[in-house]
Order: sequence, then structure tokens, then C-alpha cells
Amino acid sequence: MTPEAFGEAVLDWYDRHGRKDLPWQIGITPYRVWVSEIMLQQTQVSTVLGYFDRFMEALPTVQALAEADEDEVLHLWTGLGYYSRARNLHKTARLIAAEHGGEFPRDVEQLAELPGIGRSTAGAIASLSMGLRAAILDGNVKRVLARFSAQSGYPGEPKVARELWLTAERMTPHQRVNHYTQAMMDLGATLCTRSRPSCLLCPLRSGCQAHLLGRETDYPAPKPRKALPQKRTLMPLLANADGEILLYRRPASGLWGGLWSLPELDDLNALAPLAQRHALDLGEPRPLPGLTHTFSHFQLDIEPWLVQVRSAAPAVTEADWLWYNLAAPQRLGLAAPVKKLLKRAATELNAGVTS
DNA sequence: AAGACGGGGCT
DNA sequence: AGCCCAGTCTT
Repeated sequence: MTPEAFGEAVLDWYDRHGRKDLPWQIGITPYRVWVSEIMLQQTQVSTVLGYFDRFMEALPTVQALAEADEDEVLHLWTGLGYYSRARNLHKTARLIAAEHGGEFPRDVEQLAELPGIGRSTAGAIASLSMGLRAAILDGNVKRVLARFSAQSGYPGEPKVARELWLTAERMTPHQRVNHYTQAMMDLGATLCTRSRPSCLLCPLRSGCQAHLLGRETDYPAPKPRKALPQKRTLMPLLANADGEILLYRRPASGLWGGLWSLPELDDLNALAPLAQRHALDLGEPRPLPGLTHTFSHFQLDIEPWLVQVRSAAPAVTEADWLWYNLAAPQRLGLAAPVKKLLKRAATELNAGVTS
């Protein structure tokens, strides 16, 4: 799809479906667009709706903002979060009053030098309120373009961001840039959503590479998971003469809540106290192949040890402990790695019997 | 390159 | 109950 066709499709969609009645789309000025764009950073339209008009009523012009106390600005911002946005807003208003004759610079680069205004917000102000041909690349547009071009890689990577900016610049039309910019943001916010995008309603459907692949939600690539914290634990499989393994029930809440699990030990020295607690006479521990289990928030390295119980007819006296019969398993909730280990233990014990 | 900033939506 | 973000600035 050529940039011309792209722009035409987006503008046509804007004419049919674009939002044109939001408070900051009425009586458009650089000041109103600027304040709304700052408010909309990391913040949804529905939230900003509760703040924008109040802010504009209190501080209708960049001059009024420049003359206001910072406390007043922060008061109007209370509840929006990211308060450096408000402090930078104030700072920039004073800069504009003092160094730009009270007028916004009509230039993307100069806009982007102002505190709190990055490349994308500068592009939004320039295109929406000044009609300058400037690209934007906020989270919504990033998603639309990453899908349209099936851009691989995480957009946080400078290389990927560069590619997306190039695409953004290339697709930006020479006519009606204001409508185009608004439409791209709306597309990302309403149709090209992170999960369950409404591709059937999308004006870019026919040229969208991700849609052609049927892989819309694979783009943009998610932030690479940083290395998870590592934890390690020993899990003894205490096997009695009947081929049963000692399990305990975990507390109802928390990790593996209410599931049955193997005992967890910091090291082999902790085996003796466990044996004493259940009055068991233990044989020599034999190491089994280790196992790594990944949770959302950490990784658990499990070192399983097989230990024969020599005491005769061991009885369990505590309610949350039981002997789990490998040959005739009880119907219990087991943590996934525990289930795997029990299966291994069964194989191991059978091998021991037949050898 | 990674972390801080904050509140809210999504699952 | 956690995860994830409609960016920008700082370290």
C-alpha cells in the first residue's frame, strides 16, 4: 500500500468515524492541544475528560499558566499522576512567555526542546494545531504502524523505534495532517487495540501485514522480560516401603495455595529435623535430575532427592500431611512440578524393585 | 540502556 | 491481584 493510499484510507475513516467533539478538538489552539496532549500522556481519554475543562477554565491561556503559582497548577493536576508533567507544563509556559514572545514556536524541533515535550508530543502539537506536516508516534500509533508493517522487535529498542519513525514520517500525508494525526490516534485507541483488535472495521485491513499473517496481536513485540529472580529449593521425595511419598498441603493462600506439595528444604541438613518430626528412619538421599519451574515473577530451581524410609508402617499424625500412593494415586491438587517429580519417582522406584 | 514517575484499565 | 501501559526525563 502506497503512502498516498494509506493517507487516503485513514482520512476517509476520519471523515466517517473519527472523534471530532472532544473538548480539546473544539476551538483548537496550540495551547489547548498542548495541555491536552500532556494530559493524555500515559492517561486515557476518559480520565482526562474530568480534568481538561477545569484546567482551561482556571488557566485559559499560556500567559495565565505562566503567571500562575506552581501550587495552583499542581492542584489542577491532582489525581492525574505523573506530576512532573504539571511542573514541566508550568516551566514551559514561563519559557514561552519569556523567550518566545508568548507564542508557541511553529517548528517541531523547537517544540521538542521545551520541557515535557518530546518528539511525539511535538509532532502532535505541530500537526493538530498548526497544520505542519509532522509525524507522531505515541503508543497507539506505534501499535497501528507496527502491525501494518509487521515490524519485528520491541519498539523500546532504538533500532526498532527508528524503523517505526521512518514509517510514521513516510505515511504522513501532505494534506489534512491534523485530521490524519487525530485519526491515527483514534484508530489505535478504538480499533487497533492491544488485545482483540477490530480488524473488520479497520480502513487499513487490506494492506496490514500483521492481519495478512493473522498475527495482529504478535505486534508490536512485548518488552523483553528481564531475567527473573532465581530461587532454589530442595524437594525430598520420602518413599516408604509401600511406594508412597510424603506430601503436605500448602497454606490456602499464596503460592500454590491449597495444593499438595513435596516438603521444601533449604539444604540437606534440614532433612533430619523433618525425619524427626514424622518419626522416620531415613536411608541415604539419592539425587534426581534437577528441574526448573518458571513463575511470572521468579524462577524456581528444584533439586529433588529420593530418600527411602526404613521405619515400618509410618503413620502420619498431622492433618496437612499424607502418604501419596504412586500406584493408586489419590485425587489431589498437585503443583505442576510436583506432579512431574512424582511421576519420575514412580519410574525410579519401579526400576529399583525390578533391578 | 534502564529506572522513575502514578493512576487506571484489562485479564 | 498483578500486569501493562495514550512519554519524557534523569542517571
